[in-house]
Amino acid sequence: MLKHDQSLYFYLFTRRGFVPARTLTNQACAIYNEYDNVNICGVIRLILIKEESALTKLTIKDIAKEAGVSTATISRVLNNSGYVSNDIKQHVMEVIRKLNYQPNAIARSLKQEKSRSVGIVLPDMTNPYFMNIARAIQHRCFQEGYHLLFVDTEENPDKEKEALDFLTEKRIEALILAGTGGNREQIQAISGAGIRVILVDRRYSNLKLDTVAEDNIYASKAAIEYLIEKNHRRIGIIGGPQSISTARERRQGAMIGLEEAGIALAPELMVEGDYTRDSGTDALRRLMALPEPPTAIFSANNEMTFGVYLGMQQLGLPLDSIEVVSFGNLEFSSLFRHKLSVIMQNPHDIGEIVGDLLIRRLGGDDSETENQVLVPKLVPYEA
Amino acid sequence: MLKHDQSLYFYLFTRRGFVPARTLTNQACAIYNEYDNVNICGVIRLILIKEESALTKLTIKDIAKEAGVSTATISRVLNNSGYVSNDIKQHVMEVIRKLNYQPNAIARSLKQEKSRSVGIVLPDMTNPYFMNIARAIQHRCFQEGYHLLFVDTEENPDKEKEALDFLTEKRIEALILAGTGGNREQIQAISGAGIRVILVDRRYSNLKLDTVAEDNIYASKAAIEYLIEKNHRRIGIIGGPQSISTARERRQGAMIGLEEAGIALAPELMVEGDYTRDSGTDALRRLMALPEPPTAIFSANNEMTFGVYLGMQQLGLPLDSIEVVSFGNLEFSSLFRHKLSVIMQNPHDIGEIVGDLLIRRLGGDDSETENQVLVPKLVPYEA
DNA sequence: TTGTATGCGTTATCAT
DNA sequence: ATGATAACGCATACAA
Repeated sequence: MLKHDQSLYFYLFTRRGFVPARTLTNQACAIYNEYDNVNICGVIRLILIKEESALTKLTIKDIAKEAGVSTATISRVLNNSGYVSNDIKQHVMEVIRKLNYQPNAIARSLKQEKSRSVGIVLPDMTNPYFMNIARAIQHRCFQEGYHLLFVDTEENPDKEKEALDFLTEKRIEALILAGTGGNREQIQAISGAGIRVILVDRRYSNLKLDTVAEDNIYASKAAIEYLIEKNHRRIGIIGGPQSISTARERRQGAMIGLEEAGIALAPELMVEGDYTRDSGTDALRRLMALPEPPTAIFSANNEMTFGVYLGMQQLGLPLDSIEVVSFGNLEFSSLFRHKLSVIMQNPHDIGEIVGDLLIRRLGGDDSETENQVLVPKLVPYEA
Repeated sequence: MLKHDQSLYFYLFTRRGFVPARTLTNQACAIYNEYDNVNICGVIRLILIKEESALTKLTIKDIAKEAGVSTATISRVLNNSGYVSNDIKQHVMEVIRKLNYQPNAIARSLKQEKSRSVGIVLPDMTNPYFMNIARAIQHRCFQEGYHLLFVDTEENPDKEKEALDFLTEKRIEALILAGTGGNREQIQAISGAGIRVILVDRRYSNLKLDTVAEDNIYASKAAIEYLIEKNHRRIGIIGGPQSISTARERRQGAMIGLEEAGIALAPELMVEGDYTRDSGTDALRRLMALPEPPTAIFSANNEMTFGVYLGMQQLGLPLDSIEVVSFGNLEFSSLFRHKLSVIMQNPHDIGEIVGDLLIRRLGGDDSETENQVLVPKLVPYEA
C-alpha cells in the first residue's frame, strides 16, 4: 500500500491536476491505491499516475503552448540548432522534463528524409557467430544515433527478398548483408539507389560492394596442411552448400592444400553438407561407410562438426578416433581431449570493422569500394 | 564486358530513356561498361542501370502523374481500400511495377499514427536462448506486418533506460522485455501510456503486466530432489545475480527442495555468481576449497555451468567427479558421458506464446493481464 | 467511382 | 533571437 510518508516526489500528477503528495491523507492514499488495483510503493505509484496518457501523445505544439513560445523554438532547443537565448532554453527544457515529452522520431524522419536506420539481414539469428557480429555493429550504430532493423532469412532467398523489400520501404540508409547467395539484382538495385550496402562474411562475385569477410581459402589451406603434416593422407572434406561463398572458398582452399601437397583428389572423400548439424552426421556416416575411410576430417563449419561427433557417438566410434579440423568456434572444444582443432573466427572484430566502415559511409565517405579481409587462426588441440 | 548478345532483357532503361539492348552496338556496350567501371555481365548491368535513382525516391505523386489519376486513387490501390475500378487498378499496379515504386513506410506511419513496430529488449543478443525466443516472435510479427526493434542491454540498467527512451521515441506499439531488473518506473510509465508490455523470461513483482516465463521454482526444486535421490547430501548451489527474477526463483526453488528433504541449509555451499562463465569457474574453486566440498552441484544457468567444467579442468579434476544439474541447454551435454543433467528450457515455445499474445494485444485484446508459465523438463544424463 | 484538400509531428526557410 | 509557415509522403473525409 502507498504510505504518504514514503513519497519521494512532491506532487502527484493526476487527472484532477497536481496533488502535493506529502500532504496526502491516508484516505487519499487508499484511493490512489485502488486506482488500478495493484499494490505498489508510493514512488512507483506516483509515476504510474503521472505518466498516464502523457508519454507518447504530446507534441511539440503542446510544449510550445505550455512554455509560451513557438514550435520553432522548441525544435531549436531539441536540436541545439540556431539561436535561442539561455533563459528560454532552460525554461523549455524544464517544461519538456516536467511533461515528460519525447519527440516523435517518425515525424522527424519524414521531415528530414533520413530514417537513421540501417538494415541488417542475416541467415540465422540464433547463431552466435552472426550475433556477435551484429552486436558489435549495433553498439557502434547506437552511439551514432542509428538503429538496426534485423531480419533473419533462415538461408532462404525468398525470405531474403521479402526482407529487402521491407527494408527499402522503411527507407534504410544502409544495408548490412550476409546473403543467401540469391537476389543479386535486387541487391545491386539497392546499392544503385544510393543505399550503402556492406557485405559481411559472404561475398558476391561481380557485385562491386564493400565487403568484410574472412580469408577462407587461406585458412582452409592451412587446415589441410596441418593434417598432412600430421601424416594424414586420406582426408575427408565436408563442405557446405556451394551457393554460399564461404562454402565455395573453404572447399577451394582445401583442394589447393591437397594439390600443393601432391595428394590426388579423391572424389569419394568430398561430401557436401548444408551447414546443418544433421548434414554433418550424415556426411560422417557416408565417409565411414567407404571401403577405405578417412583418418582425418576437414569440416567447413561448426554445426556440421557437431553433427560429425554426434555421428561418431551413434556409430560407437571413440570421439578421438578421427582427427578433425573445423571452421568456427566450438565452445566445447576447450573441454575435449579429443583430436579437434578449430579455425577460430573473429565475429566481434568483423562487427567492429563493419561498424566503422558503416559510420564512415553514412558520413558521406564515397571513396573506392573496400574489401577487408580477416585471417582466422588455426588453433590446434592440446594433446 | 557486356556483350550485346548476352542480354536477356529487351531494353536498357537509361537516363536517355529506353534503349533496345538487342540492337546495341559493341561500341554502345563499351560505353555502358564504362558507366561505373565494373566488369559484369549484361543482365546485371542492365538492372544496375535500370534501378539507378528510381527505387526509394519515387512518391505517390509520381505514380499518380504517370498513371494519369489522383494520388487518392493510388493510395486506394496500395491499400485495397475504398472503391476503385478494375481497369484503373490494373493500370496503376502496372505503373507501380514498371517504375518499381515502393511506398514510404515512414510517411505512412506518421499519417496513420501507427508505427507497426515492436520493441524487444534483451540482456544478451549473442545468447541463443534469447535469440530463439526472438526468432519465434519475429516470425510471427513479420507475418502480421509488424517489425521488431532489437536492443541489447548487456544486463546494464542504464543501457536499458536508454533503450526504452529510444524505443518510445520510435513510437513502438508494444514492448517485449527481458529486463535487467531496473527501470521499473519507466516500464510502468510505458505501459500506462498505452504501449502493450509483455515481460518474457523475467518477472517484475508489483508490476501488473503480461508475463511469459518458466516455472523456475518448480524446476529447481525438482533438480535438488533428483540429486537427493541420488544420495547426495552436500549439494553446492551456484546462484545468479539476485536482481534478476530467474536467479531469485532458482535459488528459492533449490532451498525449498533442500528444506522439504530435511537437509539443513549450509551457507558455505551457496555461492552467488553473475550468470557469466568466469563466475562459474570462480564458484567452483570456492566450493572445492571448502573443508568438506560438495559431491554435487546445482547451477542456475548454462554459462556458469560451462565455467564450472572449465574450473574442474583447471583443478585437474575428472569431469565426472562431481554430479551436476544445470539450468539451460548445454549443447555439448549430448557428447558428454559426464554426470551432467540439464533442465531443458523451451525458448522457441516461449517465443511462440509471446508472439501470439502480442498479436492478440495489438489486435485490441484488452482482457485481463496474462501470466503464462512453462515448465522446463529435467533431462538426466544417460549413464 | 474518382478527385480535392487537409493534416499527421516535425524541421527549415523566411520574415520580423 | 524568435515566430509564422511551408513542406516531407501519405491516407482519408468530403465533394463531385
